Parts: sequence; C-alpha cells; structure tokens
Amino acid sequence: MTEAPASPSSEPSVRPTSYDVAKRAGVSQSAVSRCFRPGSSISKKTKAKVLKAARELGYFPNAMASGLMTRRTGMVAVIISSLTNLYYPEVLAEITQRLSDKGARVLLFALRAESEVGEILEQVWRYRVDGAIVAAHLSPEQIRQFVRHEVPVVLYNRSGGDEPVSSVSCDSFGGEKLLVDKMVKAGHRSFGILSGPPDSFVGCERVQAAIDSLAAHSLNAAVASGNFDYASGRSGLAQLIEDAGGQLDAVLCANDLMAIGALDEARARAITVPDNLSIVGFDGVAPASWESYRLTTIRQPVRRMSAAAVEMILARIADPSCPPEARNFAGSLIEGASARLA
Amino acid sequence: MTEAPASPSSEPSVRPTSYDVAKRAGVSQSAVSRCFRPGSSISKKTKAKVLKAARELGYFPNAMASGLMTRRTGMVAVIISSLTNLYYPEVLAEITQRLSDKGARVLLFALRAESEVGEILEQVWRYRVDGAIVAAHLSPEQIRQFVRHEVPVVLYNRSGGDEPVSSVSCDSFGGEKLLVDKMVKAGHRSFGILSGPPDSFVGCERVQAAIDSLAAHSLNAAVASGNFDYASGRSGLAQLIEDAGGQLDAVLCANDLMAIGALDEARARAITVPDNLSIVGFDGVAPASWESYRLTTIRQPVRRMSAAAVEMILARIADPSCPPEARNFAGSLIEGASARLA
DNA sequence: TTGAAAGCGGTACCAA
DNA sequence: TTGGTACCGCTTTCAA
Repeated sequence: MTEAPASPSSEPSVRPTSYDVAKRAGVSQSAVSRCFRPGSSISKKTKAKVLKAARELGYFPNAMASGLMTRRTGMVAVIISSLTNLYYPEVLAEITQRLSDKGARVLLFALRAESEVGEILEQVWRYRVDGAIVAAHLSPEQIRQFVRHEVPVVLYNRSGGDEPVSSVSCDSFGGEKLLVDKMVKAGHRSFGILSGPPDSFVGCERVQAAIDSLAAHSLNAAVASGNFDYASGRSGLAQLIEDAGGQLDAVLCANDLMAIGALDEARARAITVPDNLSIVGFDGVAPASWESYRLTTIRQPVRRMSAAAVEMILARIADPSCPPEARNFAGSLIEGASARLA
Repeated sequence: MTEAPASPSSEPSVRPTSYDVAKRAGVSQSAVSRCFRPGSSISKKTKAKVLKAARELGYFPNAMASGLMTRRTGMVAVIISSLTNLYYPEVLAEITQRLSDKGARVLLFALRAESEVGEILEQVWRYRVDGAIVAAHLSPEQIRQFVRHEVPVVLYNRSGGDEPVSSVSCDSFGGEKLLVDKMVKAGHRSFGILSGPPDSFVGCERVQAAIDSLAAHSLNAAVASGNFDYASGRSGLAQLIEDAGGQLDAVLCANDLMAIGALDEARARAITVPDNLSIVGFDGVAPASWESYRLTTIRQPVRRMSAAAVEMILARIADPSCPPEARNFAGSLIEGASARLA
C-alpha cells in the first residue's frame, strides 16, 4: 500500500502544473492562471471548473514561477543578529505573524557573527525578496547596497545614518533620561553603567544616553562592559562594585538580561536591592516582570514597533517611491522593585 | 546626487541578468550560468572574465529562476507553534544557523493558533520548499500531505504516529522517570503535576510519563492544567496546593517556564523550596539556571537535536528514497536547588 | 471572457 | 570547453 501506484502519465500524481489543471478542466492554461490571480477577468463558470480540477489534483501555483514575471516573491527577508537575546524572539514572533497576516512570507536570516552579514546579503539579493527588515548591524555601505539593489528596507532599533532608509526604534535617550532623572531625584549619586557589546547600536546609544542624562545633573558614571547576557550582568556588577570601592548607588544596564544578572549578583553578595543599590534595565522582556526580579525598566512597545515595521516595509514595497521614514517610539517606565525612584 | 542618473539602456543599473553579464564578458549566457553552478566545466580564463563582469554589474543569479529548472529552491520551511515559549527561540536559532551553514535558507512560519496550519501548509506547497522542519502540532492527515506532496519533513519533539516521516525528540519518559525515581527515593509521596496545553504533544507525553513513572511506585498524582507559561505555573501551583489540602511534597511541571512560575508562587506563599516542596521542570532553558531559580530539571540536548534535525532533513532532500528515521535523545538531569533528590 | 504566444531568468542537453 | 536551444511553470499582452 505504501508503494506508489504507477500512475498513468495522463494523471500527474504530485506537483501538477497549471497545464495539468487546464487539461482536466477543459480550458486553456491562461484561464487557470487567471483563476489564481485576483482581479483577473474570468467568468464564474470557468473559475468553478478550474478550481474543482485544481482541488482534485492538489494544485497550487508555483510561487517561484509566478515571481519570475511579476517580479514579486512575496517574501520579506528578516535579518536578526542574536536570536538568543531574550528580546528578539518576541520581535520575531510579532513580525512574522503580522507579515503572514498580510500575505507575506518570512525568509529568516540569523547571524552568529557580524562577519556573516556579507554572505547573508548575497542570499538576500539572490532570492529577490520584496523587502527586508533588519535588526542587525549593517555598515553604511551595506545599507547603500539595499538602496542600490532597490530592496526596500526597514531598520529595527538602529538608525540608517545618512542613508535614505526607513527605521523604527525605541527612544533610548528618552528612556534613559526618565530613569536617570527619577533616580537622581530619589537621591542616587554614584552611578555605574553596564554597556552592551560594542557592535550593538542600541547598546551604545543607551550607554551614551545614560551618560548624557547624568551629565545634565553634573554626574558621571563608571562604565563596565557587558555583552547583553546574564553572565556579563553578574560579572559586570562585580566589576563595578570593585571599581567603585563601596560607592555605588545605582546601576544602569543596557538591557534587561544584564540587569537580571546584576540583580542575582547583588543578591549573592547580600546587597539589598533597592535599599542599598538600585538596578535598572531596558527592554521590558518577560522575565523582568517575574516575581523574583520585578525589574524597574523601560519597556519597548514591541507590538507597536513590530506593527510599524511591517506596515512600513509593505508600504514601501507597494510604492517604492514612498519616502523613507524614521519612527521613534517612546518606551514606558515599568516601576518594578529594583530601584528607588522619586 | 540622490537623483538616479538616466543610465543608457545598454548598461542595466539594477538586477542585471545573466545576459547582461554575458554581453559584458563577451561570452554566451550559458557560460555565465556555468560559472555560478559548481561542478560545471568551465575554463579558468572564461570564469575569471565572467566573474569580473558579474562583480562590476552587481550580478547575482536569480534563485527563483534557477529553481524552476533544478526543482530546488534551497529553502527549508520551519514551522513553529509558539515562538514566545522560551524554549523555541533556542531551537530556531540553532536550526537556522545550521541550515545556513549548509547552504539552505529558512522560510519561517510561526503559528498563532493551530487553526492556522491549513493556510500555512498551502504556502509551503506554493513555495516548493525542499523540505520542512516542523515543531508544531500536525494532524495525521496534514502529515500525510507532506508525503503526498513529496516534501521531506522532520518533526521536532513530536512523533509522526504511523506516518512514514522522520522525527527527532527528547525522551519524555526517560526524563520524567529519572526525576520521579530520584524524588521518590528521597521520600516524596504526594505528587502534583502541572500539564501543558492539551494540543501540545510533548506536554501530554510528559504528563503521561510522569503518571506512569509514579504508577511504577504505586503512587498517583493530582494534575492541574497549565499552558506552558509563567502565569499558569503560578496559578497551577496555587490550585495544586488548594486541591491537596496541605499534602503536597513535589510538583512535576511539564516545562521550565511553569516550574519557574511555580517557584515564584511558592516563594510568595513562604513555602520553603526544596525543604517543604520540591519543584522540577523540563527543558533546561537559560532562566532555569539563573541564580534566583536554580531549577532542577531535564535539559534537552538542543544543539544535538537541532543538528540531527538539520542533518536528517538535508539527507532526505539529497536522497528522498532514504528511509525516515525517528531519533529520540535522552535529556540530562540538571540538579538545581529546587528539589530534594536521592 | 477566452486562448495563443511571447516572455521572465535561469538550467541542461546537445553538437561543435 | 563552448554556444545554441529547448525547456521550467507561470504572467501578460493581444486577438479573437
């Protein structure tokens, strides 16, 4: 029974083409094509015949073939640097589902290292994606390549610099300022900062934002370098404490994951949070709100940002002449229990 | 400067074709094609000329077009149910990177609800992916569709039932038995179980495994229903406690996320873990090892499982006649601090 | 509304 | 090793 019956060549068993359907329905191949292309002029009767035959044969139009003429693949490349960063899965899930809702498919590229970008981009050109959403570091030259290849692109949480590309991001400066102002007001004076990896755009931006916000209060801060993960949150706090020599009121972490690590490190050192040390993060990932952490942080409006990214890329695909746009969303302060705020 | 120079029609500015390259290199179009197809016979000299012209023009072969003749798109569909479940991002990252290393691209489908599977599968057929890795619930009929469409498939953490498809999974029975045996030996008698959502294959399997393992010790357990998330871990433990009326030694959670929720709930109720209550999970996600939780759990060998899935799907793509295979990996016990073990 | 035929951008087989 | 040519499966004029 598992043996495939030697089907007569007149009846194609798998992957039938529009010709097969046409023959079975007794119409021309063009008619079949029109049935699957919305807006084509076709009579109800013909359409019914064709759809019936298609169903019987298990026919689905070949997206590759149709893409050849239409110059539309229906695919959007999504390029993400670190899927393991707790924040990106949420973004990816949102973007994928929204694109899917709008009838677009996601060609996913996950970077292990920044050095892979070159090879990735080659694939992006080869697959003739209709557009791309990029949440990874691109050089100005790489951004220009998108323009040159006429592939609309939306950058996620990074700026396009001077290049004419769209972007959606969460306001780092506004967020850090919100945190810093409230903490200063609450009496904090000795600040430490835990940075992200140097090649992370938001990482650098947030650190700079924190420094600037503190400077506005004539305060400065020690910076320890982390890389966005739990372990570097722990070691980072350890280093800040060591460097500060007992003088440390507050730590601003470039993301939540490190803040969580820092919280655990503080706990391990029997430092009372927030009484003796305030720790804040940035992102608003799920674990930040878990009872054991209750992190004070800035929540990115992931859903709205993802919706914006999808909307923008689809708009530019539909009309490439539509000008690029940079949208910067404000994050919202989550008052957890990890910091004393004013 | 931003104005595109009206390029002479002799020099195509974007998306040049193999004909453009051929003309520029002074060779035939076939020669260009061969340059980009490994294993084709072509002289070094011609190849150099072609590659030079291609580089100058910014030419990359159109994957859609080549897919038409080769009947290979170079894409593997990855279908995942809940990207928000903390476990899947790890899997997705692993699979994507490994496929990428092997020269395959990922067409990603994320299900919001099981009801979407139908539409998703239609897209899978349309895009003529070379194969699929599925970590979502499929009905037997849907699994059969893969066979019918001759799309090799590897199921991830679910069984193919009677259908001839490959699968890779982590041994639920072995894992739960390991936990149960050690806990029983350590003196636990009153067990509670926190189940996953009913449509989750591993969820059900793990619950059944826990029940069976307990039965082997002539023990039974109360079951509270959860849905794999943090909140249901908290509420689930609350319910188990209520139902047990003071008699609860240990809780077996169908995944780590719920176990973490349960730990926090226990903490909120001032129940000392593991002295007065043992809580264990399943998966071995990153947060499970965070200092505040130190969850005792079974770690799935994510990397090996992902590697196996990729290897299996590529093998079946390369040789469709290669028989399906079910690979069941043993998980490893992580002795955290959330359970008293023998 | 319909069918015939010319592409779309490659691949593969063929003879040279 | 090369170039010519018939496809691959669909879309899109263009007449009928």
